[in-house]
Amino acid sequence: MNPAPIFPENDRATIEDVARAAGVSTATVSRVLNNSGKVASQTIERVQNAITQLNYVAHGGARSLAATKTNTIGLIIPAASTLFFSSLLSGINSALSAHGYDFLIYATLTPASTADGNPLTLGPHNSDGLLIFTDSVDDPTLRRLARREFPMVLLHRRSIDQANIPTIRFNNFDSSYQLISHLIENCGRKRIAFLRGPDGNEDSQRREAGYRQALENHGLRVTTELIGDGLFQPEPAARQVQSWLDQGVTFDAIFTGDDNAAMGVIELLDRAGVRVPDDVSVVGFNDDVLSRYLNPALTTVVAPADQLGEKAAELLIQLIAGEIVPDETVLPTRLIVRASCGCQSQAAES
Amino acid sequence: MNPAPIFPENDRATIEDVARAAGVSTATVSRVLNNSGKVASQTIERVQNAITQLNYVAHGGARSLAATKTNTIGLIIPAASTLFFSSLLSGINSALSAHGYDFLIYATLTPASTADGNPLTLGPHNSDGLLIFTDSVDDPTLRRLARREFPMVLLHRRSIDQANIPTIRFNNFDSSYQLISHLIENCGRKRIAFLRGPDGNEDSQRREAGYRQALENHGLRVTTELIGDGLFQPEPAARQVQSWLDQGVTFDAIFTGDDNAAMGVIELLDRAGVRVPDDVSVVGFNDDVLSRYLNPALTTVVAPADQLGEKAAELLIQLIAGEIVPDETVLPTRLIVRASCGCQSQAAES
DNA sequence: CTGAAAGCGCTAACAC
DNA sequence: GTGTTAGCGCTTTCAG
Repeated sequence: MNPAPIFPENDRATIEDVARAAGVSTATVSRVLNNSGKVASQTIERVQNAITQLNYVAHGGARSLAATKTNTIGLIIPAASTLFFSSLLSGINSALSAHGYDFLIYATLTPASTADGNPLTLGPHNSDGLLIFTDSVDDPTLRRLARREFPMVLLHRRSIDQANIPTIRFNNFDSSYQLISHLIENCGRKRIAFLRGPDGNEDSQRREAGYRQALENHGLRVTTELIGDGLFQPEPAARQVQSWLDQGVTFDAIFTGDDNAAMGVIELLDRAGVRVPDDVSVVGFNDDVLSRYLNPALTTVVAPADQLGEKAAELLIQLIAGEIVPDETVLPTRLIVRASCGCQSQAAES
Repeated sequence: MNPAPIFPENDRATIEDVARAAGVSTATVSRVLNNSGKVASQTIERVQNAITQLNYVAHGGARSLAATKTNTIGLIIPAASTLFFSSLLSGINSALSAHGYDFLIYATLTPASTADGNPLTLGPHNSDGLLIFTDSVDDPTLRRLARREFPMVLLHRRSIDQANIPTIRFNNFDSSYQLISHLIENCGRKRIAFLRGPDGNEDSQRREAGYRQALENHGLRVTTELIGDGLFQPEPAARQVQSWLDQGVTFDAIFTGDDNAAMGVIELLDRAGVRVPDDVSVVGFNDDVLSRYLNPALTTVVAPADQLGEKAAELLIQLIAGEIVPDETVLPTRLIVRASCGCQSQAAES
């Protein structure tokens, strides 16, 4: 019988192969792998050489089994999320790798947990913590997880009652307030319409609140006639505006809810022969990459998704480490004035 | 000593908890979990009840350890990927769940394997197969993996020599050829410029080839003067065009390489007082969601990323199942004529 | 500073 | 049909 070969045939070298090649025990290899416990620097080198030679990569599953932690965080987002999504991801990723936590993202795009009971695959046991986007996880599941003190951060939504799950979002109210005030004070607008986002969307609710407050504080009446549904999407937003046009509803500005909707609205108005911004101002929210290239360039609110992702991941990492984090994190935004609002005070492009 | 409680304190019920609660062995639980082997329908029900009651979710790590397969596929994409990315993801995801393969995507956004040796974490052992985007994995790693016959599909790049790794991409050449022919035949353009994508980008190379061929076949000269770098991004593309303008280079059309670049170019021309499409036609590639909302609406090539993702995932799944798949899959594209090319034959909006 | 050995939670023969 | 049991590859006491 031959001794086990030093170089295994296939690529799947195990910790034992490494141990054998380095002439040490698996425990020692594990120590250098995880940088735990004291190991002679000589030994470290021997082990490391073996690792590179064998092209060894630890089996993540075995590792999480033994260590009862996965070094993986879960990201749960609704399937429909759009552009927004990609910068969110890269933000999360940069935080994760910056903290050496792990550079892998375990993401599912399908409904994570449905009311009819199929439980969350991610979650205790398969991830160390969860980043949860808007309403992609139902309340009972959230509550159960919270009771177990499973680390979670909620993006763009408030916590459920009684469970203080940390929350992160942009400051929607203030920036909407500013946006509308700008329209009134600097662009001289008086009949400003608002397009809501999807039903139940909290960002949309806060933006609407800011919109209402700004109107009131400037002595303008809020008319339900001028509040419609845009769903944060080009087509539905355009349809709403079209129907206003058809019904003879008049307005001199539209806060479209977000930039996506703004695109549809601008295009529609153009087709309908309504001049933007001469006849109607159009403003959005988000400052998507493309918004500055629209014609006219869009006045909007800068809400950097990558920063939000990064911060959210950082919070989660702290949580996992057992640290205390604030219940609510609200990220600042800022107004960016371009051509679509039609005022003179157009700021320099950032 | 008490017997172990039927309902464990924490959420992390194990297969043993379930077995105990259902009054069966772990093997049986495993059977119903994986739907393998014969189990009495009565027993199945008992087990399933226990599972829901305990809120049991299998430990993925333990599972992949025991089964020596992970039920996970890896997606490796360059960190910089943009919008494109999000529909790609959803395409992949829909294929994965449709095949019941698994609805999880294991993705890393950071350089997966650097030349200086740190090996691919994904790969044998931590995933069952890999979807690799453009040049996000270096050749030696690719070669090593290929030697082990590890299932992989390459997106938007050709295989390395000697290893026939299946490849998938859009038909860049034909659609570029069509696009340019359209510009010449229907829009009467003669001096057509081309903006290249990032260095080494194969899609860009094929688009350029189609561009050149179309010019030649129509008896037009290819001038290097009219070929520049747009990098598939708005700013660099705009800069290139600006510099042509500065140097007095004349042109009556620009194929911007992709839609992103087109946005920057249209905006720049507008600012420079050049009318699109009256003075200069602008055409892109991809048909991003926003392209129809540009002003003027963009004439471009429809290249649906979600379809590509879906098909790629399907190929990978077949590969994992040991089936044979074609070395090269080329997805069809089609021209969509909107306003930015300036011809009369503007088709109805799709 | 290093090794032996006991699991982590699950699957897959193998018995019965 | 169902239970027993031997690992899968790793981490982690516990000795030494």
